[in-house]
Amino acid sequence: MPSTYKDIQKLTGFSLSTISRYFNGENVKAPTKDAIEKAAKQLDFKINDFARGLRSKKAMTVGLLIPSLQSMFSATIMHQVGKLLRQQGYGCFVCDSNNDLKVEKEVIDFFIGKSVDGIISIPFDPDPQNYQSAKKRGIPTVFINRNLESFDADAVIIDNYKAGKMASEHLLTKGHKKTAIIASFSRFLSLPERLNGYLSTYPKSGDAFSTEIIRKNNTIYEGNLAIKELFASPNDISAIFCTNYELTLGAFSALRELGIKFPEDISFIGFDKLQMAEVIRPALTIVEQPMEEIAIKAVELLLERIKSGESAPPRVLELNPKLTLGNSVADLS
Amino acid sequence: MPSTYKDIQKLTGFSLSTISRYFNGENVKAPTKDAIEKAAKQLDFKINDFARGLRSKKAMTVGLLIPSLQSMFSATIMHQVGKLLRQQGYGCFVCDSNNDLKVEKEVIDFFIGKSVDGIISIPFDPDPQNYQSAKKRGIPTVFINRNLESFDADAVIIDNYKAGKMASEHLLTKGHKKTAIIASFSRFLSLPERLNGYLSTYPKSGDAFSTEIIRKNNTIYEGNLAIKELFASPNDISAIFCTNYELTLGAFSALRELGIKFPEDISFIGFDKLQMAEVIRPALTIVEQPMEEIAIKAVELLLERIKSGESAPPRVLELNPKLTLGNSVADLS
DNA sequence: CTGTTAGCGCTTTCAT
DNA sequence: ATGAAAGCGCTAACAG
Repeated sequence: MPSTYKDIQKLTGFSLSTISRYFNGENVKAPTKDAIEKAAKQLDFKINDFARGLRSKKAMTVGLLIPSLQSMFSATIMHQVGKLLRQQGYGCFVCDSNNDLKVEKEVIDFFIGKSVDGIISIPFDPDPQNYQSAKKRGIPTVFINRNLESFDADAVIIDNYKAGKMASEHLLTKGHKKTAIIASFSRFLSLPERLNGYLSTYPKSGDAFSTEIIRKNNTIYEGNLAIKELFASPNDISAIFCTNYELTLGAFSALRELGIKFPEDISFIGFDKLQMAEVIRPALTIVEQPMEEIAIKAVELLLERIKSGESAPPRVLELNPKLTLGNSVADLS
Repeated sequence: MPSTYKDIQKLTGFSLSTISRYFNGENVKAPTKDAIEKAAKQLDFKINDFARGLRSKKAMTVGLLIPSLQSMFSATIMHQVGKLLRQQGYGCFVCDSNNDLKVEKEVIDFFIGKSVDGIISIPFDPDPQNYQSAKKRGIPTVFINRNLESFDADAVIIDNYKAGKMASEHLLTKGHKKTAIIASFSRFLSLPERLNGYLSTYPKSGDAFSTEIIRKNNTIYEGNLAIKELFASPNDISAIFCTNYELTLGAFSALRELGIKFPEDISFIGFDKLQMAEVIRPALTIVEQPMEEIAIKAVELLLERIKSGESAPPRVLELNPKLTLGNSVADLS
């Protein structure tokens, strides 16, 4: 039988409202505070979120929507976000849309039905429509990796142009002239932006140039095929850059299967850290997203928004990717 | 402003208790039912889980604890469990312990604090202690992949002995005599059981035998090292079996790195489907756990337990692994 | 099968 | 800075 304010009242003599105030961080005299704290500890008191939610509409719960649980990026974000929220006393409903527009909408409605205090979403759907109904009910959303236009909301994104440029500048420094970039059409802007960043160093023609290999989807399968097609006929490319995790994994796997060695046969820059990164020899040079920081900022933005209400204008935080050096790029300079 | 029973009452004239009964699946006359349904639809009524939870102690929320978000197994279980619970109106708090005993305890306490109706856990800690306090408060737990001894709780496990035996019998059928098995010490019984199942076909010595490669941990790193050490000196082994996902991934990666081809140079049976399975050529032969079924059964057991109370004796469901044929095993027969 | 009534544990005016 | 009292929306006796 869990203890309640009444039990604390019996032990301390203070009224329910004073006790309530203490637990809501309002001003209470020092001795009062000490007495309540002592009683709470003694009783192993844990506030009843249902009663609190019923009265104050604060659920102490957040919904996290991710497109797929298979991706490293999502997994890392989920781990961090869940941990940070838990430390602040917030429960975290996690749902994945499985890259399905309809499910994404269902999940958002589900979160609304569960009266979450806020939503963190790595959206799959470029249409902010689904989030409109959350907004109407005063439930704030923070987007990760996507700044939905025409929808005022907080967001944490990375500078994808810079991510592409980092890879290309590194390759140029190492003396590579003829390179290839593997990207894909994408419902998201991030991949085209990475492509553009890369092309700013390696235009399609000229002294130092790149071959664009644009696939239909950003999947392991397409990354794999890209390499196989590239090496089906002779080429004089000295380096390859992949623009996301799945393409990197697929491409890497194809290189291994074909027995193409890096950096001897080809130089290679991947995107994000593969799960098996620690055992890959030589280590891959990669462009990495600061996943932990993304998660931290997203949680910060959301909790501030929850506490402050809808007032402040939306904030879009753009974080920097970083280049992690391995030994998969040959020095031709 | 969300609607309440009172609004439905105004539209239908029925009492709050009748309306409550309808929403709790109790018997109500057909016309009553229709009237309430119509009013509910019209009002876009959504039951208030806080009020319900406050009165009835039903939170419509379940806690899912997994050891790590990096594992495919956990990811698949999470996806399925989350989906099934959502379809039944249950929210699902997901937390990972990051393979840390202390965090596992924290998470369980957190779930208890959040008054979840039940817990599904892929436990890391072999000590059921942490779950005792949940039990005391009437919160049932369903374990996945582990039947904690001396702790009465429902569980869904697979027949790990059979999993090992499947691999070995397949290899024997294909004419393999000298094989190796990569396993690890483990806080869980599952890996030793897989080992024993395998050894029932290939004892340590005799006409058909196996070399045991027992690593300290069941990690990608150790799987990788196992292969590298095995091939550091000449051997006459014709087939290798790995006993879990991480060991398989590490071993596979090492084979690729060393340029050892299957099934020509060595035959290989993995455990569970790798994320990049679709692009691996030739396809790997693997022993697979029926992840979807495990998730379905776990949710079934938990919801039944939640609805029926603590009464019934615990049920342990043992599911069968299956052998998925690829082309990574040579036919020597 | 349906209605009446009394709270669940907390927050929130309104006082003091 | 603290107290008294009302009530959030629902469920669970109890009564009929």
